[in-house]
Formats: sequence, structure tokens, C-alpha cells
Amino acid sequence: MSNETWRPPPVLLTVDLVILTLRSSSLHALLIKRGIYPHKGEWALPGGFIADSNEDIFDAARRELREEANLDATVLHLEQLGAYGRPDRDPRGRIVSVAYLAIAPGLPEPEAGTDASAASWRPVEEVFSGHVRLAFDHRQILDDGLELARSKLEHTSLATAFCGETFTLTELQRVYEAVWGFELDPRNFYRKVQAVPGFLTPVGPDRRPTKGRPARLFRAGPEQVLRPPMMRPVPRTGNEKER
Amino acid sequence: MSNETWRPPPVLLTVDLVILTLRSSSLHALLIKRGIYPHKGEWALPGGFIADSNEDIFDAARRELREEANLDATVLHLEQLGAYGRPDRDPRGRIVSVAYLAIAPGLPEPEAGTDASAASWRPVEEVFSGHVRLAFDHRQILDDGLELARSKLEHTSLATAFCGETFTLTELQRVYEAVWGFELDPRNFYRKVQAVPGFLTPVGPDRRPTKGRPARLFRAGPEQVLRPPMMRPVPRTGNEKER
DNA sequence: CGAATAGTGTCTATAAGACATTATACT
DNA sequence: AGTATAATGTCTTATAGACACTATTCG
Repeated sequence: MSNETWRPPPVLLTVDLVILTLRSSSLHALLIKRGIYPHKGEWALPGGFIADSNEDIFDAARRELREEANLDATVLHLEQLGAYGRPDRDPRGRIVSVAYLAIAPGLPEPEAGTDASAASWRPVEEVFSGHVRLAFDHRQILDDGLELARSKLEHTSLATAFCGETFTLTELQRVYEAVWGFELDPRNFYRKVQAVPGFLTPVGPDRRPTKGRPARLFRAGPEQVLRPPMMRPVPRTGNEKER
Repeated sequence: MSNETWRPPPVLLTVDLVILTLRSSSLHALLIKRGIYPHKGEWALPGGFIADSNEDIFDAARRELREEANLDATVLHLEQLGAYGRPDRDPRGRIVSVAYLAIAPGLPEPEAGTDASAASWRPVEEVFSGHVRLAFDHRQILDDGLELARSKLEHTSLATAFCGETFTLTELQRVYEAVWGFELDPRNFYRKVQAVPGFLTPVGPDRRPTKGRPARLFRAGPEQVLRPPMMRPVPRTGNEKER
């Protein structure tokens, strides 16, 4: 169907980042206010073009994470979400974006990056139920990133990526509650996380002081895959009382 | 970091397809023997460049599915696997591939496509345990596609995409067994699929004749998400008797 | 001692795993 | 009748969900 002289059309490649973290027990995503032409002034996911033809896409994601969010990718969870390539997604031309999901523990205040006039952690609940408009197809990407995070919380140890090096059971429970949007029973949560081999490793005799009884500390265990899984309480998607 | 005149480097975009089907109760993938330069003569996933700057990536996957595998994408399950963009993955230059996973029911014999000197369904077991070399990073892509299929069999109705319009419980069980590589107990399988609301819809009084008692027929039900999930018997990954 | 938070047990319902028998068709 | 395959029940074990009390620290 193609002849000998046909050459495939070149495209430009960007990476976009869905960076999630917990701030005061609620889920936040890092957004930037665009400082340049397409969608200038609108909120968008941090990201940018690959730097040169030899830059690996994953490396580009790490670089953007550092440049735009001032986060060290070597200690962060970072995984690919997918490629977004609708032909009309960017007015500048054919630009395909490879999106990454990053999970950050702490709360380093964001810095405005190169192309951003502002960067800030926004509650995802506000972005969705409120009416924050996102540039390009970034709403879709954020949505997909959230669903991936929600899903991976069930059967992987991803939740620990939201926590620091060590954490308490209550902190871990807050992660599940914030990402899933459900309150969990602390007694059942306690029983379930303890029952998964390799999920959590107790840390010495140290305890974290609180207003009440000090809490035991844990760190992420060796197991990446949770069996049995931590299942989400209710529906995953819409209708299920039917049939 | 970039100055005003800097322009991002263009890349070329391909789509590659992991097409899975069942042939005589064992899992097969469609592979082509490359007929042109890079890795000529080696086995590879079907795929090709996007046709022009206005072609949507998903449409390109559908097109390749038709051109290279003679399959009608409108009735097939087709979903994105991810983007593969290691800088050295293709000797022709910077070529990023967006991989798709396709699930086909029937057994239409493949046709050699444009750039392929041969196309054939190969048992995936042979590709992995045997030593079929795959071109580019296609082994990785096939691996990822397989794992996605295995995983989605657990909590979605993807298994029905391997079957025709209507199917028997035994046929559906063969899908799970072939993809997971485990034999399942027919009695427990029967109980579990029946217990998931919306998974299967019985089809009239029709039965499929066999050598023994004729089997009831079902079609895929309305529910895409399986609750409770059909969980894989053993380990998902390596070590779990520890701790 | 009272307030605050952590840590744990028990009972019940639902789902999983192992296992054997009955049903319907064909020859 | 014999063979082949489908359909289904029961018992036991594991996990999930609901729920309430005890433990440790601080002021």
C-alpha cells in the first residue's frame, strides 16, 4: 500500500506527568499554570518535550519531574500511563504525549518551572467536582492516572509510595482512604495488611509519638504484589446491583 | 533550560500489535517474518508506521490489524498497551512505538501483509520456552501484552473476547486455562462465573452439540468489571511462601 | 484521672478449594 | 448398554465485613 519512496510523517513527543501526593490526608495532584502559548493561563499537567533524539522517554519523565516539580525521581514511584495521540490534541501540530504516573511521599513545596508561571498542589477532588479546566486532554490523562493508582492500590504495594521511609498503620490507611475516597475500618484494615506476606516490615522498637499512644513504625516490605489483594469496598464502575 | 529558538526533535511513530487468539485450546500470537531491512527474516509483531500526520494512533492500530492480520477491528477487543521508546530500539533512528493488545476469537488464517514475507499464529508457549527470537523489543512488548491479558482476565470480562458471539462454559474455561497456564476445576469455575452479576447472559434454549451432552450457550453480559473477580490460582509473581 | 490515639479479638457472611454424582446426548 | 461430555451439590477452609474493648502516652 506504500511505495518505495514514501516516508512516515514525523511527530513531536512530549511527556506529561500525573504527580500524586497526600497533603493533610487528602489527595493532591501537581498542576502548573501555563505561561506560554497553547492554553496560556490554563492549568495543565507538568511536562515538556523530549530534550533530544537520544533521550529515553522514561529519562525525560525523570528530568521533567526534577525540573518542573523539583522532585528526585530516583526515590519516587514512576511508571508509564500510556500514549495520548489524538491528532487534534495540540494546536501546535502533531504532538504525541507519553504520560507517566508519579507518586510522591513528602510535601516539598513546588517551584515554578521553565514554562510554568505557577505550580501548585491541587486537591483532585476540587479538580473534578469543582470546575477546574485543564489544558489539552490533560483531564483525561489525570483521570486515567487516578484510576491506575486506585487499581494498583488493590493488588500492589503502591500505597507505600505515598508514605515516607517509615510510616504508621494509620498513615497507610489514610492513603487508601484518600485515593479510593472511602473510609475504612481500622480493625479490618489492620488485620488485612498484616495478613499479606511481605507487604510491611516492622521497624525496630521505634514508635512515633502522637497525642495519644505512640504508633508502631513500618517500612515497605519486599513484596510488590499483594495476595490476598486489598479490595476496594464498593463498585469499581457504575452498575452492579443489576443483572 | 531551552532558549527561544530551540525546537524539539521529531520522532517517527509506529504501532505494533500483540494479537492473541486461541487455537485448539492453546494460546497463539500472530507473528510476521520481516521481509525488509531492519531485522529482515526475523519474527516480529505485526505493525507499521502511522500513515499520515492526521491519523489517530488508535485508528492506525485498527488499520494495521486489517492490513497485516486481515482482522476486522470493529468487532475485536483492542486496547493500548503502552509506548516503547528506548532510543536504540530501532536501527533506522528514533522510532517510538505505541503497542496495542488485540484479542481475536475465531481462527481466520493469516495473510502475509505489506512488509511481511509470512504471517502465522505461533503458540506463545513456543515463543517463550522455545527460542524464537523476536525483532526489536518485541519480546518485551509481547511479554507485557501477555501479562496485561492475564491480569485483565481476573477482573474484567476480557475472556469473552476470545470467544465467538456465543460460547459454552467449557470454551470459556479453556480461555482462562490457556491464558493463565493453569487447569481449573470445572465445578468451581461453573459456580464462580455464574455468581458474577452481568458476566454471562444465557442464550435461549439453544445448545451446542458435542460428542456427549449438548452444552448450553452464553453470550457476553453487560458487565465489564467482574465482582467478585476470577482470581488466578497461584502466585502472580515469584516468591510468596516467605516471611 | 481524663483525653486521645494505637492495638487487637470475635462473630457472621461470603467466597474459594477440594471433591463426586447425576443428566443428556450419541453409537 | 456404553461412552462422552455437561451440569450441578456439599463440605471445609479462608477471607471480608461489622462491631467493641483494652493499651499506652500526655497533660
